[in-house]
Amino acid sequence: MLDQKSSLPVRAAAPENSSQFSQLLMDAGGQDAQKLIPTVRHLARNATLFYDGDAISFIYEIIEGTIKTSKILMDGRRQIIGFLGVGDIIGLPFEDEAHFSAEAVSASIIRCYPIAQIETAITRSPHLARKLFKILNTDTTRQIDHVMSLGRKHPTERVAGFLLSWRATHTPGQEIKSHILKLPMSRIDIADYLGLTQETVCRVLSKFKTRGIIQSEQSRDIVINDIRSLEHVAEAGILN
Amino acid sequence: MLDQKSSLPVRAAAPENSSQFSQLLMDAGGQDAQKLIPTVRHLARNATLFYDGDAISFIYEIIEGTIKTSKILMDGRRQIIGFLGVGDIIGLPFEDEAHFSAEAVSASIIRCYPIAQIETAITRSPHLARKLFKILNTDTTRQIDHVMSLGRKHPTERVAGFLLSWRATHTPGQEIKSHILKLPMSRIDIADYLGLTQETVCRVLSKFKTRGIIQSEQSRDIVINDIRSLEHVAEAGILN
DNA sequence: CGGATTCTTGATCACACTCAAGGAGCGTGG
DNA sequence: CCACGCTCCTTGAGTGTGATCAAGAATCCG
Repeated sequence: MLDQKSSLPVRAAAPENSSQFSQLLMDAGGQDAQKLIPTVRHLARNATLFYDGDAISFIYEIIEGTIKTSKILMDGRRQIIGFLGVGDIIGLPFEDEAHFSAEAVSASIIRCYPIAQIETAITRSPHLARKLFKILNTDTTRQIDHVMSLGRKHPTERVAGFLLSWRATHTPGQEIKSHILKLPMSRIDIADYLGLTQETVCRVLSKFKTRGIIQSEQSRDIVINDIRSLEHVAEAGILN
Repeated sequence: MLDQKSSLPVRAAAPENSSQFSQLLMDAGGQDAQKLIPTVRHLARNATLFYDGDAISFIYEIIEGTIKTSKILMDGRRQIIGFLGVGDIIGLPFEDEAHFSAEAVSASIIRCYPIAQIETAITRSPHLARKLFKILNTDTTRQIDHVMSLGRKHPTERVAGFLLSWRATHTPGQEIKSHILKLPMSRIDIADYLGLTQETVCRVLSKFKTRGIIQSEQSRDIVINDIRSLEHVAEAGILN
């Protein structure tokens, strides 16, 4: 129905983040376990999960699809904070206002856990607290890489890094070997994530294509031919 | 001895983050309280607290001074992730490797809490866990603003925003009223934080001076004359 | 098939970077 | 105490690169 077509386990990397989360919550719920049964929401493409500034009442777990988090300035300039995939968590305990919007990049299924109950569950289950800390840690690490990219990297490096990180975190198991990427988001979304314009993203991708580093029939299906080169470009290479 | 010269309480905004942290840890320590007594370190200006990639064994609390966290690329490009002041916490529980370096901007005093003991204290004290989550939340919010700034704002907006945020979070109490800023870091540090060059930072500050928005005798002492204009520039104004 | 959206490529321009030089401030040592 | 040297800051001139503006191609969807 969605992007996934195989029946393989959805996420090869970091399976830790997957549905074990709901299991953890069940365990932590104790006698109030029923209260922790999450609501499930289905989001159509481009549907909004919540807006910047909204009061927060849930923590969300992505079951299917891709969500983008973003923030816009008054004059319309937009920055995408991150793309989140299956198994990722959106929202923080003990936070009462959203600092960004969240929208579906592709049709998505989300589990919604009432935040108040997660907070009390934390006090009962050290294991859950530990889990949440670890989630926040990986989150922080991603943010730092993002800051590094936006502040100090050239467009070619940003795009190369984006392709590689997407491959690493959001690609269904089997396809990792074949170096096939399915990008659910538009060029504009990529540009708004990387602090560039869509034209620049296009030109960089075209350059990669010309050099034979990637190839692509459909604009959102990309095959990495030469992952070494791509890694090299992502690390230091300006690639004229 | 250090930057501060008055005997006033050091931090007016967010006193919550201040030495209450150590109190919390004491409370959570229970019978093992002694173990949680932190080591104290004195760092000279430019001294390194830890390096990117180091194994993490402590969580640090800044008692005096300013710390910068940063990351450098192989070719020497540097991105400063953040400036941390009195009361701020560096380091995360359940993280085992540093993802950035930390150095003293000015002579600093740091309390070092063994991370393993903080982790066990968390399991005993929901209140401590809650506190740490809140710290992580403000941290995340700062990061998001930083990403927004780097990805989508013009140099003038970045510099204006930097001055304002520094004023809001790192300025000793009394001086908030008089709109006096003491910047402990160099222009290069500011540039590396904002994803600019030091020349650009200089030029923007000069422009602000010409317009009468700020004034400054010593390069690191800045007086905000027209905070409204500064806020306006930070929000949307490109200011030719 | 028609219309809208997305993607790509081209031409031009503005702006921040680079390179360069001079000035200001500070610490050290004579 | 001044002189010297170092680092930091500031300003200028010129260049390169990514944004902007614009138009066409491709894709999607009803």
